[in-house]
Amino acid sequence: MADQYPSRSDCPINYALESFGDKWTLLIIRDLMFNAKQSFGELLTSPEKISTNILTDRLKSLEATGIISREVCADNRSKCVYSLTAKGRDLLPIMLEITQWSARHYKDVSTPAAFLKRLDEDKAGVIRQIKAMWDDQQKP
Amino acid sequence: MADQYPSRSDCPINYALESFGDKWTLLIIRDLMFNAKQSFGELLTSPEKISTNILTDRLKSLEATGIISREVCADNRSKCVYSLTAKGRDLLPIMLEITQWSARHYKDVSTPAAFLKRLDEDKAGVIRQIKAMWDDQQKP
DNA sequence: CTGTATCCTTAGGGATACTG
DNA sequence: CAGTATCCCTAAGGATACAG
Repeated sequence: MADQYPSRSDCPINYALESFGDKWTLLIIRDLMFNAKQSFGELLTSPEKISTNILTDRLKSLEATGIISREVCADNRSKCVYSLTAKGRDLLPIMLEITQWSARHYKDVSTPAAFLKRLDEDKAGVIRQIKAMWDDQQKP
Repeated sequence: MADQYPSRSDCPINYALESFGDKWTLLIIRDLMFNAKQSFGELLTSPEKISTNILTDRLKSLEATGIISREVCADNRSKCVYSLTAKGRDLLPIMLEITQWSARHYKDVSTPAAFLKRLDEDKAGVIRQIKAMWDDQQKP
C-alpha cells in the first residue's frame, strides 16, 4: 500500500507485493473471502486485532486498487458493505496455495490443534466462495 | 519478519504472512527460484534495489524459518551459497499463482511491455525450477 | 566480494478520543 | 455502530562506512 506509485519494478511478484504485500491486507481479504464478513465492525473482530485507523487505510487502498468495492446500504446510510470485486475474488487460488503451504509447514514451528480447526473453517469458506463465483458466472 | 514470535494468531494465512509477508522476502525467494541467483552480491542486483542491511536481515530470517539454507563455499571461505530448502521450493505454486494473478490484472494500472518480457523470463525460470524439483525426486 | 554496524529518517501502526 | 483524526512510539529501511 502507501507507495503504490511509483512502483519499484515491473516484476509480477513485485506488483503483487505492492497490491497486498503487507501484514494486514491479506487478512482482510481472507475475512471477506472465507469468513463471510462484510462490515467494518465485522472486520475488526479478527483474532489479529487490527486497529481502526489501519483498517480504514487498508480498505481505502484495496478499493483504490480495485480489489474490493464499497457500497453504502440503501436502508441504512451509515452502513457500508465491503465485498471482493472480480479482481479480488481472483485471488482465491493464491489464498488456497498459501493455506496449503502453511498446512504443510506450520508444524515446523508449533503443533496446531486450533490451526487445523481454522483450516477446516477456511475449507468451508472455500466452498462458499466457489459457489459464489459459480453463481457469478450464471449472471448475464 | 522480526516479530516471528509470538504469532498474532494460528491462522494459516497469518502464518504465511509472518514467514514472508513483507516487502522484500518474496523478491529474494523469486531471485533464488526463478533467476538462478545464489550469492549475496547477485541478490543485491535486483531492480528493486534492496540495501545490504535489509538483505542480511532477510537472509537470516529465511534461514531461521527453514526456507533457505546457507552454505560456505569449500574453495572460498568468504563466499556463501544460498539456496531454497524443500520448504522453500514448496513455495513454487504460490509464486506461480501470484505471477498469474499479476499477469491477469497488471494491465489495470499500466501497460507493461517490459512486464511481459519479465513474465517470459519467469516462465523460463519456472521450467528450470520444475526440472530441479524433478531431479530432486530422482535422488534416493 | 561478503557481509556487519551505525546513523538517521520515515512509514507503520497501537491507543484512544471523537464525530455522524 | 461506522468510521476519522490525533498523538506518539517503534520498526522498517536507506545511505554509507567499515571489517574480514
